[in-house]
Amino acid sequence: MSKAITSRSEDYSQWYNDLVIKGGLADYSAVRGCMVIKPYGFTLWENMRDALDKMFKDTGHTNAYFPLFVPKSLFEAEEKNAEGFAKECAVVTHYRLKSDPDKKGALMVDPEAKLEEELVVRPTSEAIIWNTYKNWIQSYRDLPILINQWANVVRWEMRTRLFLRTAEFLWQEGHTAHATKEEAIAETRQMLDVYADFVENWMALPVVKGVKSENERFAGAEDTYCIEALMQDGKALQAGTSHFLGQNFAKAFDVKFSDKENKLDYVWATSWGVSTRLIGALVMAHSDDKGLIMPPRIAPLQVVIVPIYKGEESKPVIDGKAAELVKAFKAAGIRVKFDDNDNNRPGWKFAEYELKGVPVRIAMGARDIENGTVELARRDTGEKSVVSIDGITEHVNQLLLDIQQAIYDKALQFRNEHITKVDTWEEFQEVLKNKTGFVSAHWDGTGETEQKIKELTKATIRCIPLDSTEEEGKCIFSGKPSKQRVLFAQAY
RNA sequence: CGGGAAGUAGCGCAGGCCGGUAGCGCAUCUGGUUUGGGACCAGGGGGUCGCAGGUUCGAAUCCUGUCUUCCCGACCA
Repeated sequence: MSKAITSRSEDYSQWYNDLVIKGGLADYSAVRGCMVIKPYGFTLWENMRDALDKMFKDTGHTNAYFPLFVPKSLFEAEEKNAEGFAKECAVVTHYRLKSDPDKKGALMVDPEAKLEEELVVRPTSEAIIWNTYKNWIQSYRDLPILINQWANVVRWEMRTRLFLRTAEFLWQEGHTAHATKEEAIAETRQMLDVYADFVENWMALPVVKGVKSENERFAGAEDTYCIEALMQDGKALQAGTSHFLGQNFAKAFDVKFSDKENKLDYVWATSWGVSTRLIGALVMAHSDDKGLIMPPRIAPLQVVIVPIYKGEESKPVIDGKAAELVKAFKAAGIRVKFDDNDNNRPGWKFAEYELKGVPVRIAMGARDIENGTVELARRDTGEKSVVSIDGITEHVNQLLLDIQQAIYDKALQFRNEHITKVDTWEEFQEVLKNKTGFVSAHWDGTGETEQKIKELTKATIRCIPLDSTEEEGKCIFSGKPSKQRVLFAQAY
């Protein structure tokens, strides 16, 4: 039991850390707040990235790449955005090191190599991108511009957590330019739908689509749309955002175009992003006390085959049959591994692949060879069955689909059970304290009330759900009239 | 950035008060026996005790600084 993990009930935070580290997704590094994404974790990210990238391209977007560094003067051009990020920016001030005359073998920053203008390491790329778009846009014929970039960004966080909040992280940021407000809003909403589609159908994680309150809005945006997911400890996690930026960046960077009537107007903008934080959401939403549970569609490994040898003579027979299976699975597009490592016995391997969350395990021994069967075990339920080796690829394919659906259904049920409608302040506090999850309540629409509720309960408005219907009511806190319910929760 | 805890072999830990040159379990290597839920026997290897200073004849141990991580808080489009 050298890899025993902390149980959720014992220490939820430690459980999460154990899964990430011992499950082989990531490791700590020598740099404060920065992690190493290990091969298993990076393969997961690649699978997510590839699926998203295809969805972006299917909706007309293309990839490009902009610089890591943003000159300070550009960064500060859109004031609200700059202010919002100012406290967490890494800044490059020098461009050279030299030998330290006082210390042999050591280097020091060369004071003579100070930059004329400091470079901000991008916390997001609106500034450098809009400064570029200015040169690309003259007429309505140049619009829309639909660009996405896959990149790393840096936000100097005080308190970091693997995947959930690190100083450097990987993400994609879409930046689009449009001729009309309506078109930009449609784009914002379209990408929100793309995110919800991806997170629900690929990551098996149900989300609530909504709009952020003013307090929670992206600095520099007119409206911030979001998808919110619920973790097993009852805390919410923002899984993706899509911003309608209005003409704020166009005005800040003077990006104008001539419309069909030959009138000059500022361009309308959007930006949208999801990050490696989604991996944190995946871990916290699905996993159990035995380890990770990967949704089959993005699992780095979908099937692992564990041989169970019995005596010398069984090895070549089992290995031969396993090789056939691997070939068949690969031909069927299934990600498979045959683990014939002889250092570890079957029981050890079972535990190891459960820790890593591989959806389907196949055990194959002499008995199976004799009967023409294999033993299938599914990770999500632990259920085992003995099935015929004939038609195994079809069987496993269907099982992978079933597992994908089952873990989504499980998460959905948990989420739905944890959206609680409340109408009194007492009830509101009680639910947040004991039941946790989303609380659906009336709110008077003011930032002051939101702030007070946050101070008293640590809960924030996660979003104003897009599908909520108008309903007369009274604000849970102030008693003032309200027209619709919003979702509160404690959040990551 | 404030409060608390930790850092000794790849991993988990003991030793520290009371200073004398480092130990246990797992992992690893060799050989053998094994394999349907974390194998067993025998033998072997591996550590500038996070890093840098200081005190001392002598520092894992005492002192100072610093780095990294964890927990709580503040902060977090």
